[in-house]
Amino acid sequence: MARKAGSHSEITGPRIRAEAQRLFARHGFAAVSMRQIAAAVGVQAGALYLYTPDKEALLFDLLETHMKDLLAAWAAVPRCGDALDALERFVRFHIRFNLDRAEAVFLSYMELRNLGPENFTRIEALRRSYENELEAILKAGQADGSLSVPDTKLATLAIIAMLTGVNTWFRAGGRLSRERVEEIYWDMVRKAVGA
Amino acid sequence: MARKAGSHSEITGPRIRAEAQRLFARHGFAAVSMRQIAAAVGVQAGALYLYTPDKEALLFDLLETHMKDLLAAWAAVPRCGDALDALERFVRFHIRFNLDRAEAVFLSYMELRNLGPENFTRIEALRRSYENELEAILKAGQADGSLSVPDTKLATLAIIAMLTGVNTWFRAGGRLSRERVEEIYWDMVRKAVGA
DNA sequence: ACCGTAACTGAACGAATGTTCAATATCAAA
DNA sequence: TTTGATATTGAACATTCGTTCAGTTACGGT
Repeated sequence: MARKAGSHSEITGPRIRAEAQRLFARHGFAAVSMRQIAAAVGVQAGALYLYTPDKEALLFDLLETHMKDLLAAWAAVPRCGDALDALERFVRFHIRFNLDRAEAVFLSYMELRNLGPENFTRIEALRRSYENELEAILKAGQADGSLSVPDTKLATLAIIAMLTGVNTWFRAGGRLSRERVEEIYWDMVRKAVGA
Repeated sequence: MARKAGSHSEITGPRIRAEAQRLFARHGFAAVSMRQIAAAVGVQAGALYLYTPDKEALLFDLLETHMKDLLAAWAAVPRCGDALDALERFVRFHIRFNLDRAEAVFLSYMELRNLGPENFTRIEALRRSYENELEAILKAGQADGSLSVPDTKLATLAIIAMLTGVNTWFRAGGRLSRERVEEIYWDMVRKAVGA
């Protein structure tokens, strides 16, 4: 057997990335073999190498895509109002975006160490530029007096850690709706850094 | 060659656990081989099986020891004063304890999925009982009116996520001392959940 | 109907994996 | 100094790993 009926790279490529993301998130990068990914797609292991030069590049592609999607989605959020409004938008955006992509978020926080130094640096830069978005809001809020933060950088990291933590416990259909979770976290963030 | 000069199980055992923790934290459980651990200890791979029945049990031992140490250390903290005092003690304790054991903390948050269902449940139970300690403080604070929390369980998880996040960026000898970091985080937590 | 190419197979590569075990050297106690 | 328990080696086991590639089939345009 060789080429399969109805096979197309525009279909197989995305499916490989989707299954890889699912398996990496569930079992960890190092614990998942290329053969497992191939089997989930319904293909032989050798076929994966038509879509990625090697295993690490597959992981890097997933992480980079996620981080760029994150930055693009935040850039698309309309900005108006003062710093407090911007902060509320950021809090709600972060929770919503991350809950919608739990697997990709998990990967981005857990599998960075499986990247080589160069790839690691690239992802780190993307992450830092996302953090800078929040830091800019906190700075603006301090300038106009609407926010009061003991240390801008630490508050940035503290808020992001707190918000990202939602992904570890939230389950759809649970006690609280996403809307309600946004509400509660925004309340805590506002009080934590409000003037 | 067989038994080595000066060899004792009270020395080799702890060294195996120490090297395993270091390597697991640095590269991930699945990415570290028994031979790598053995080499770090200065021993052959087969010797490890005098100290652990298998690789997963070695990981479980590290996680369980860490969680029990955490609970014991918190239990040893003298409790006096009102709920606000207790909350401050918890915040400072958590940051200090976690910074002193960065590798173990990292493992406990990242490698849970490499445990079998039974071992997983055991560690989860320990983690939940730690969360319950903070939750009890928040409840007491609401009862006596010193704290105001939109949702007790969520506030518990949010605070722990925020505090544990310190481990991802803190480096000794950096811009801020541990004492100062405690100060800053306590300020944010107090404002976030204070009445 | 034909052809070039895109998509995939299936087998193979050497290296590495977790784990077992008979053999053996060192230890502590008598 | 002998002895039995303790600690370790080093080779071996069957699997599995990431990756390569010659061969083969299906597709899309002519």
